[in-house]
This record gives sequence, structure tokens and C-alpha cells, in this order.
Amino acid sequence: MTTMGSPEAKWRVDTATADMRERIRAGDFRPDDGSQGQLPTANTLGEHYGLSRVSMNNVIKNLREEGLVETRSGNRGAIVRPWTPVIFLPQQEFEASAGHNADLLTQLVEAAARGGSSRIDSVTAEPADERIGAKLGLRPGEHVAVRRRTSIVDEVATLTDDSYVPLRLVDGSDWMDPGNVARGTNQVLAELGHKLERAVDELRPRYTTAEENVRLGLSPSGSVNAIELLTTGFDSEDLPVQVTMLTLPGPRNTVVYERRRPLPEAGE
Amino acid sequence: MTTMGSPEAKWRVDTATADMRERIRAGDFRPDDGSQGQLPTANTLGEHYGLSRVSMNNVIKNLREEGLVETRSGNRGAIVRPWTPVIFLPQQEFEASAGHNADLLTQLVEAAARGGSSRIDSVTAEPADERIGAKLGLRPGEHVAVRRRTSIVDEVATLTDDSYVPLRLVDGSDWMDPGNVARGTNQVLAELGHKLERAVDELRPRYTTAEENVRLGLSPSGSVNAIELLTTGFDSEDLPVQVTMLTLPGPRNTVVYERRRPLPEAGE
DNA sequence: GTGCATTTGTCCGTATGTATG
DNA sequence: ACATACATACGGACAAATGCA
Repeated sequence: MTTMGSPEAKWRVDTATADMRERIRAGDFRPDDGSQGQLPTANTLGEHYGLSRVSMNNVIKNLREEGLVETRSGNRGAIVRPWTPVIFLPQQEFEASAGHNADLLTQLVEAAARGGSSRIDSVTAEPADERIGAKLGLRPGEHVAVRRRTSIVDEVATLTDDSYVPLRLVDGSDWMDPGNVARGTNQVLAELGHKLERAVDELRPRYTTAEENVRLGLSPSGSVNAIELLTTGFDSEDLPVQVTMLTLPGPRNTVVYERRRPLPEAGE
Repeated sequence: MTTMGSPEAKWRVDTATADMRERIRAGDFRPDDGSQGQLPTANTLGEHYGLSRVSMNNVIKNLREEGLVETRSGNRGAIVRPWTPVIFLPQQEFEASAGHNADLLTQLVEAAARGGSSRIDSVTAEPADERIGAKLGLRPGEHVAVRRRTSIVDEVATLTDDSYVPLRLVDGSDWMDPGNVARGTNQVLAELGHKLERAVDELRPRYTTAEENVRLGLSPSGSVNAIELLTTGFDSEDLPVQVTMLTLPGPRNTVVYERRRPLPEAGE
């Protein structure tokens, strides 16, 4: 057999990862199938691929970081994570669902129309950290009100959604109540004289934090590749009144924007 | 010494990764400093953290996947990757750089205004793969023309940019020439009667592919956390005429969108 | 409820390949 | 040619979590 460092022996973990990724995509280890989405043990899989258990663990670790499987220590094995693909459309915040007839977009909207709910994780007042404070134009040490939520789609925790507002704007309002504010943050801010007129979205790749792993029901130490979507909302006087941080883990979540050429246009 | 599996010994790799991440952010191992961005060897760092060389290698591997350091085998060690943060503004494609006075946005635009160039990696005609073909509305087996580019910012390969157009639209045009088309793809398509009027952007987290690693000057086997930005462009008849795939690796790259409340509005 | 077997999580030390200088 | 140092993978070991008898 090819020993450890021989040329053909290299990248065995990577090729096994690719093969497992493909098998998961193809539908082996299906949740509805008898296996309940269970993967064989690292030892068994390792024999299949001619890998040691440690190396097979690395394969599984790769899959976990890609968000494809979920693992727990103990006699439980790895299971395929039942993500439902979520299409996130930031522009719906402003557009009152105008009738789009564009095939791609309507198609995506339909896919996103699946039922979903959300859970409030916490509502607190705390000193703004450097990044959030700068975006909200706060002085150092000034406080923000924070609502941390987790979105549940098809009974699976799918994304976290943290909303930051300067405390002076919402202190004493029902936005601070630890229940769901049915009419939404934007409506509350509008009632307080800060109707959202403009928003700037910043998107970056990063890994989930340990805190987010808990909220998303992932193993605490297993980070997952994610997109961070940081939105700064401005009112009619163009003052920043809200920062929202969404964390969308896993490869199945998609953020979609539509752009159009401005109407008053004379040809370039 | 705390032996292998003792409670305090757990997550030592993770905490070392976090510490190294912070040290890099804080500016240890600076490129301008005497070390030229060189990290100490895995052995030396391992002694510092009380980790074996193998475990320290895993720490460095984590940092590499986050895009913070770059490694090459051989007697070279790991060096801090000199990413220059790039702000990517898809909306500039349509907006003729109208005078924005918004602090956040202008600030970001300024940061993005750094000089950059691009290199053509290849210009080919090939059968469309399933995903691209579906977006362009092609029949199976139909061909697309592909321009693969790499953007260079401050002499560092920063992002890849692949443009797909149905071959029948641009066959024989100078878009197929393997040089830079100074006036840009959009202008060429406009000349051919397919002026871009609308675009749909889809953003997803994923890892760089082996091919992209080569183009970005990364080690072939070391994937990096990235955002994939897939744009479908539609002409005035709302037919899809172009798909662009951008891969933005590393935590320093940011994609920014601005959203505004539509002008004709009567209160919700 | 308790104890045991299973399985993952984590890390060590070692060995070989390979690229760099 | 040689030393250095990363890349990869092995076997072994212990802790912790889980499931089951």
C-alpha cells in the first residue's frame, strides 16, 4: 500500500472530502432514508477511503466547516445538516413587493417564501463596541439597545439577526420588551420620528463565532463558513439610527440584490 | 504539565488561533518591520503556546483558511498576507458615480479608490456548465465565451472575475481577443444591441477552488474562505446576456450595496 | 440511576514527502 | 548537496459526551 508521504498518498483527505461532499449532495445519508441522515463512524468511513480515523476526522471537520454536516461528541456520529436554502432579499425592506415578472427573481422569491419564524435570544442595553459605535456615530462609552434574534426556517435555526439602535432613541419604548415586536423595528423607529430612508449593506466572509454556534444549534467549537451582512440604516436627515448584523452560515444561504439602470438616462 | 486530553488542554489550538489572529491584527509580524511579515517557525510558535509542531501547524492552517497568512512548503515559513482591503461596489456599474455625500459610503469609496489593475488569465469558448447555462437560458451543450481575469490591487492578486456570455452574441467580436478590452464588456454588449438594463446579484459563502488558488497566488491545496458574487445581467428585452462570477477571498474584502426608499411614496 | 461500550474531540510523537534557500 | 521547515498522514492516548443495557 502507498505509504504516508508518497505522491499518490497526498491530498487523500481532500479527495475524500470532495467525494463525501458529492455523496451528500447526491443524497446518500438522506434524513428520510433509514440512516436518519447519520453518517457512518469515522472509523468505518476511514476504512472505506483507506484513511486513519484522525484523517477521516479531518474530512468530517472540513464538511462541518462548509456547513454540510453537524457533529456532536459522544456516541452519536455525524449527521447531515438539514439546511433549507434561504434566499435573503434585503431590498424587500423598501420595496412593497412590487410585481416583478423577472423569471430569476420571482423564482428566488418563491423559494424564499417557505414558512419561517424567529426566536428572541435577548434584548439588552450595553455599551456600544467600537465598530457598531462608529457606524452609529456614538461617543465612546455610549450605550446601544440590542435585540438578538435567530430565524427558524422549517424548524431549523438558520441565521442570526442582531439589531443595534442608540439607546437614547428607543429607551422606554416597547422595542425594549423581550417579546416579538409584531410591527417590526422599522415601524417603531418611524413612530419615533426616524423613518428609514436609506441603508448601506456591507457583506464579508467570516466564520461563525462560538456564541452564534450556540444560537444556531451547532457544536460550540465548530465554526462554519458564513456571510456577515452588516446594514446601517439612515433616517430622513441622513443620520444613522440602526445597525443590523446578519450572519448567514452555510453554502445554501444566498443574499440577492437586484440593480437597475436609473430611469432618467440619455445613453453613455 | 497538563496532559493531552485534560479539560484545560482542550481547545488550545483554538485559543492559540484566536491569539495569533489578534496579534496579526494588532500588527505583530508587520511586513515593514524587520521580519518582513515572516511568522516564526511552527516549532518556535508551538513552544510559545505549549503546543506541538503538528498542532501549531493546525493553527497556521486555520489562519490560512481565514486568509490572514500565506504559506509555502519549503524553507520559507508562513508570512502575513498583505491584503489591501477592497471595497466592491456593484452599483457603480449603473450609477455614473453620482455625488454621494453620505459619510459612510464616501469613506468606503475613498478606501476603494486605490490603484488597481487586472490580468487576463484566459479567453476561451467552452460548453456552458449546468449552472451558468441555466442562468443564460442556453440549451444543453450550447457554448459560452469566457473571459477569466484576476484583479491586482497594490501588486497583490486580490480577486478573480470570470465573465460568461453566450458565444453566439460575441463570436467574432474583439471581446474574444485575449487582450484587455479597454471599453469593457458592458460597452461591447451595448454595441451589439444588448445594453445592460438590469442585473441580479447572488452572494454566497464558499471556499476558493484549487484553480482560483493558483490564479490568486495561494498555495494550491490551501482553500480560503470567500464570498462568491454571481451576477446575471439582462438587456432591454430582459433576456439574460451575461453572467459574471467574482470570488472575493479573505476577510478584508467587502461588498457594499446602498438601498434607498423609492421616491414616489405615500407612507406605508 | 448506574455502569459500560461506543464514538467523537483533541493532542502527542513520529515518519515521509517536498519545496525553498 | 545539504539543512530547514512546511504538508500530510499514521498510530497511540486520554477526556468527554452519548446511548443502551
